[in-house]
Amino acid sequence: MNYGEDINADDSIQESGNKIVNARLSGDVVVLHATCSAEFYGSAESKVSMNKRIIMMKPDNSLLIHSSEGIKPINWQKSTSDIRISIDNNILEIKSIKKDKELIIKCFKIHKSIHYTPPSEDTKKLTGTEDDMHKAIIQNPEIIEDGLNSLEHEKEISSGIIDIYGVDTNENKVIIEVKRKKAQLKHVDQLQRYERTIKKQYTQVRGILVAPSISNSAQSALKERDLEFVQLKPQDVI
Amino acid sequence: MNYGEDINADDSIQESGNKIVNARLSGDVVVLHATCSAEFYGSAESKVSMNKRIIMMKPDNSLLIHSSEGIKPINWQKSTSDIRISIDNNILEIKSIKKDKELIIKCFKIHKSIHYTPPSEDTKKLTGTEDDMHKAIIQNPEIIEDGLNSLEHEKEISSGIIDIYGVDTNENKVIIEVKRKKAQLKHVDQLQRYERTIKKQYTQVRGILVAPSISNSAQSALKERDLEFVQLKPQDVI
DNA sequence: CACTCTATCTCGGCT
DNA sequence: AGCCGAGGTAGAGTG
Repeated sequence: MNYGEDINADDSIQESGNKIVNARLSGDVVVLHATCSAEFYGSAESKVSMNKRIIMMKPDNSLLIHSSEGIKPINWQKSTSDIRISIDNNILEIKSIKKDKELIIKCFKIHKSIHYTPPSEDTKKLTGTEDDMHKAIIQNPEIIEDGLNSLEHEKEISSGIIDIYGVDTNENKVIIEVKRKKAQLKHVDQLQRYERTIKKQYTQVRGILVAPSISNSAQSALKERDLEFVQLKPQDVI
Repeated sequence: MNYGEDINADDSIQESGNKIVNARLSGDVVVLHATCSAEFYGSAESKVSMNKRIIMMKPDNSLLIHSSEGIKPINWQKSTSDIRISIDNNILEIKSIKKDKELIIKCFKIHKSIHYTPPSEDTKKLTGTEDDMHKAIIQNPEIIEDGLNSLEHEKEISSGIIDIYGVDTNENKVIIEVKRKKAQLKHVDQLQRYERTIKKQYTQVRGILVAPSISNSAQSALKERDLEFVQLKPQDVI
């Protein structure tokens, strides 16, 4: 890798532009420290005025502008068909157009850059997800309740997808909605929506919300709507 | 700004570490191109193995690791009390611990860095949000329906916050839930949750979902639950 | 702190 | 492409 091709503060806008275009043609990740402004036009519109920021262009054409605060980029564009780079009036323009979404960055100065050939693959292992809880319940349904059987995972119905669906010892249909964090009102809504659909076919239906904890208002809503709660912490089953 | 203080490929891990610590002490944004692995321990756990990535450390102590694909960082930590940098066995460790969330990055090589003093402020103007739609409706309620009045914005009730609440010409209480994108099933749930609460006090209650469009299943659910839909596109009112 | 809700959410999965 | 739902969601706002 030739780090000499990176941009330094002495480079003109024209030289900077050439280096960026070359790096992107090589399939490199390009990170710029630039003084830039940006405009976004899409379902919403946004403008940020001239400032020092970090611009990232990835080989999949995703594009990020980071300010000096927070996790979220101040502007971004998901991978799109093309990123166009041009120079007009000594300003370097980076344009990303995807259907009806347009992000335009105007760079007045590129202070420095990093470019590098991305590794072939970057994998991430994540555990402690809701899906891990699903699998634990299906393997050991007694952690919810003794006698649950005929369990189906991710059962699709007209009103959505039931996490776990089965039958209890009293022949009740059982709908289980699992959350890996504290359950909230909207999760009670979700469970009730599934219950409503199943009740069109069966009279004996139970809905159980499974989560490590539940908000007070969600607890009240559960009781009011005749639904149940079972406490289950992800770390206890994984 | 002294760009000579940035890290280059010749720097040892020790030199790299010193430069990073100094930059952060100065309150700079630090961007690293590094060969690193990372582990996260919190409500979930994740591991990513050794690879070339971009690490961003912001002065507010937020921390991002970007792989070469996509908008989302592969790992991150929101601003926390401290980021600790240490060197052990020729490996540079960046640790961010926030309550029960721990992100540990092991850097085997820092290829290059960018550091810069952040601008004092970075403001963003955004239009076309749901709140813009709220304001338009309150200013001109006839875009929903003639005769709406006594409008309240963001009315808090026990089951959440009603976007817009008012009364129609027939003395019905009217609950309006606004979405800036295509309305979906969960939005019908949300509206019905508010309706359920208001119906404890009043018998004549209407619920109206306002959005630029609505999914088929959400449309069915609305009809089934005796709720209404009014089409409104954010770009038509802003 | 707990709770609710929006977001240019992003992302993956499925039909 | 539409639809649904998870996410270490993040971030804002309120009580």
